[in-house]
Amino acid sequence: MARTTGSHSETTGPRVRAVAEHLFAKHGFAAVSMRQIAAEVGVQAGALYNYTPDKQTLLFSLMHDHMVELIAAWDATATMSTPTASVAAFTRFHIAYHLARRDAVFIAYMELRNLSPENFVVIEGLRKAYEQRLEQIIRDGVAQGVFVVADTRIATLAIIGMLTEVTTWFRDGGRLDVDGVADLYVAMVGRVLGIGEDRRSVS
Amino acid sequence: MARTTGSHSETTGPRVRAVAEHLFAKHGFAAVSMRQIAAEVGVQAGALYNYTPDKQTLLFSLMHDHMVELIAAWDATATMSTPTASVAAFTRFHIAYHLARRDAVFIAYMELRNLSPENFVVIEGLRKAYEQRLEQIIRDGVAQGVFVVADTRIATLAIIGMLTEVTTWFRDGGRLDVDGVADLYVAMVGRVLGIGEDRRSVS
DNA sequence: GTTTTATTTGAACGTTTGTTCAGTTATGCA
DNA sequence: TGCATAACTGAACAAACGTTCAAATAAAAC
Repeated sequence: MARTTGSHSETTGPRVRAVAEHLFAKHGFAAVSMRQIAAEVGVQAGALYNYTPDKQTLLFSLMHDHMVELIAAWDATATMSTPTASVAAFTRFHIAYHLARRDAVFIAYMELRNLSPENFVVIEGLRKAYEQRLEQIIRDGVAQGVFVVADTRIATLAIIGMLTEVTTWFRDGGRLDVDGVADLYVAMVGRVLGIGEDRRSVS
Repeated sequence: MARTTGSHSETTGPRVRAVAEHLFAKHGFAAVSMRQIAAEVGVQAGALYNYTPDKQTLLFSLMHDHMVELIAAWDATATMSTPTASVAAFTRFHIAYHLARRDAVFIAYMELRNLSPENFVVIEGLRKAYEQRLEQIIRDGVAQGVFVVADTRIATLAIIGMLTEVTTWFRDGGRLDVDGVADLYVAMVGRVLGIGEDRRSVS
């Protein structure tokens, strides 16, 4: 027995990536073997090497594509607008996107240490590029006097941290749905940025 | 050759734990072998089994002890005080403790998936116990009317997320020292909790 | 309908894995 | 000083690891 009926690279390829993404997120890159991935796809381990040169490259490819798609999705969403509206849109986008693509997000945050140095640099650059989208909004808001923050960079990181943390506890069917959660976070982010604050009180 | 000169369980035991903590944090539980730990300790792999029944228990033990010590350290720090002072103290404590024990913190957040189900329940319970320390402070503040939050539980999680995120970027010798960072976060946490907010404006 | 090519199998490779244990040696106690 | 025991070695175990490749077979091209 060799080639199986109905075999196509267009179906097997994406399946390999989807299965790897799921298993890496669930058990961690190092804890998942190529044979486990192959078994879940319904194929022998050797067949995986038609779709990736090696395991490490498979991980990098998943992380890379996720980060690129994340940035592209935000850039497609972002519109010229006021800083207040932009930061609310970013908040809603970040929460919705990160909840919808939890496995990929988890991997991109957790498996950085399993990347080779040159691959790490690439992913780290993409992450910075994404953060800078938010940082620029905050900088604009401060420049226009609608945001009041002590340290733009730290505020950016704090907000990213606060938003990303949602992925660790949110469950579908819980007390709040995605929109409900996003509403609460829009309000909290607004407070961190001092929106509507009486500026005489912080002088 | 067998027993080495100067060998003591009181020295080797802690060294095994310290080395394991460091390597697990750096490369991940699954990516670190018992032989790597042993080599770093300066001992053969078999000797590790005088100090742990198996690798999985070593991981659990590290996580468990860390969580217990974290909670004990906060309970020793916390004093009867106003909610505003308490939440500031919690913020400073959390940042300082998490930065001082980065490796242990990293493991406790990242290696949950490598725990057996019964071990997972234990660690998860300890994490909840820690979070509830903050949640209770916020609840008290809301009850006393000094905090204004839309959702106490979500505010708790958002603040924990925002504080813990510091460990991912903070570097000694950077632009800000630990106290400087903590000052900024005390202010941001205060804003999230609506401290000093004009309550007529949110009615 | 035949040939070419893409896809997969299945076995094999050299390493490395967690763990066990009989044997060896330093240490602490009498 | 001698004896018991705690601490460790070094070799061994079966199992699993990532990866390679000739052979086999389905699909696509002609």
